[in-house]
Amino acid sequence: MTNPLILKLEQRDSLSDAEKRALENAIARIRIVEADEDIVREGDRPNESCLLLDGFAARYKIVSNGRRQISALQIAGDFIDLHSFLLKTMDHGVLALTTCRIATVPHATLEKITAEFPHLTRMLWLDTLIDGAIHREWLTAMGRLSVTAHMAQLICELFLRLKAVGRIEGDTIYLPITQAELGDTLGLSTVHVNRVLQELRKEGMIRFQGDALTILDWERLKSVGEFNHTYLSLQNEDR
Amino acid sequence: MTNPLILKLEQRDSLSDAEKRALENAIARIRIVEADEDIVREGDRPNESCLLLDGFAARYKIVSNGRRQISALQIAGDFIDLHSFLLKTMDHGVLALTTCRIATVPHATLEKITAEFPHLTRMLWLDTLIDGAIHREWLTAMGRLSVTAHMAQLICELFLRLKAVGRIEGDTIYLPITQAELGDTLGLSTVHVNRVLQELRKEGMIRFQGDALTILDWERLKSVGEFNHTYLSLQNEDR
DNA sequence: CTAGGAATATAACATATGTGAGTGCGGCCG
DNA sequence: CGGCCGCACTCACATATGTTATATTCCTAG
Repeated sequence: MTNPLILKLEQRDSLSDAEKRALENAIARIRIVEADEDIVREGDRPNESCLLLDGFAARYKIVSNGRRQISALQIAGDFIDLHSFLLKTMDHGVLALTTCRIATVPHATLEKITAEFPHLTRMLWLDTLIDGAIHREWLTAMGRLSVTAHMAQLICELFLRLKAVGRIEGDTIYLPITQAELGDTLGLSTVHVNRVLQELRKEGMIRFQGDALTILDWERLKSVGEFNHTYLSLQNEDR
Repeated sequence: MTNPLILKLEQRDSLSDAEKRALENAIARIRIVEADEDIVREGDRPNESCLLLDGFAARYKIVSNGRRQISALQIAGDFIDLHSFLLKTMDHGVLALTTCRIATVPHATLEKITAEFPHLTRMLWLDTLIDGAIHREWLTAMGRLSVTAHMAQLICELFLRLKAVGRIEGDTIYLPITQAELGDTLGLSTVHVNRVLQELRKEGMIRFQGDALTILDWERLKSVGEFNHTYLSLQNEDR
């Protein structure tokens, strides 16, 4: 199966064969990380970056009273800690939410790519810029949207991102995330997460049983969540 | 006076003379934008990026009920919308909080830099990665810290960032931002911003009169805000 | 097939934060 | 110089959200 990163990048701009080969060849090894284990820890200074091939992971920080905030949800095709290539020290940890299959890319290889493949470099840079755009969207939702809207928006986002890497089945996505984890993502208590999910269900927007989340009313969900997909940069353009 | 971007980047890694010249030559023109005017608007597709030479600006989004969220505060040396080089469409607006002096860099020039100056490219990429790291820190503070801690952290961050571009006077920074704008930054009402500032003042951590914010007790402020400067990447390293 | 643990669901109550209204101060414009 | 306007500040009150506790359902290990 094709590398989900390539799948994802090619929706933003086309890649030459040489660029695709360079990406494939950049992979040094494949790691498996079990659910609930750390993929990278805050404070680490990795010399390789992790590309998530399969599974779900979360970037997170722990604050002093032990509470946790998830700042990103990572899916197949996400370059989980590409930023450690230049930031050097991890400012957060990354946790496997499910069993994760990971390709590692040495920073030395990434450096070579920046020297030899300017366009591919821009595409990798773009990938991290989209991370930033998602962060801004989350900040806005967290600060100024109702909790219901925030949840709706998150669901819309995950649906489109999973779709972009071919991980949907009709209107259903497989979302192996607990309500406690959703709470850490939205900055809420689990009790409140539960209340909000009930509401979206009662209103007929979603079905969410076990790990299967089905979108029942996309238009409504989009409108409740004030969702505008621009920030995901899913347009094909010369970059 | 030297370009504050160069000043800032050189704290992270040294730049060659050729790289500095390339950056200086990249500037196409200087613009002045008055306070309360937009520098770029959401939805714009700029063909140049804006480097803030002087003044304060804010990235923001407006949501449906008219409320506003500020997702970044920009100071001298910040490449306000460098991301538009690759994202193409602005997912947010940028507002001048004070009169701003701005250098514009055409995207075509940036593209040339990525082709000819791999290391400089990495440094510009790094600058956007730090933006992302700041976003993650804000998300964590917003989701899981007390409002007081969040405010304290923001003040610590601004102090260090302003220091990095030589914009402090002893323990004082010039911070021309209203309580309403602080509210839009922290996701709070102005009333609550006021309450929190009172508290930090009463506890003797800061003085904030007019636009002058003085740090009276850095250690305490740092500890209350759970501030760890790692995410600002102020270390000099090979990148 | 059962027992135990994890995750969801629900309730009663506490509290942080928002809302709306109003005061007072200072700076700027006419 | 005087009046106005924006901003800081305060209060009383409403409400969204957290907390603690318990019941219920669902998985999975054995």
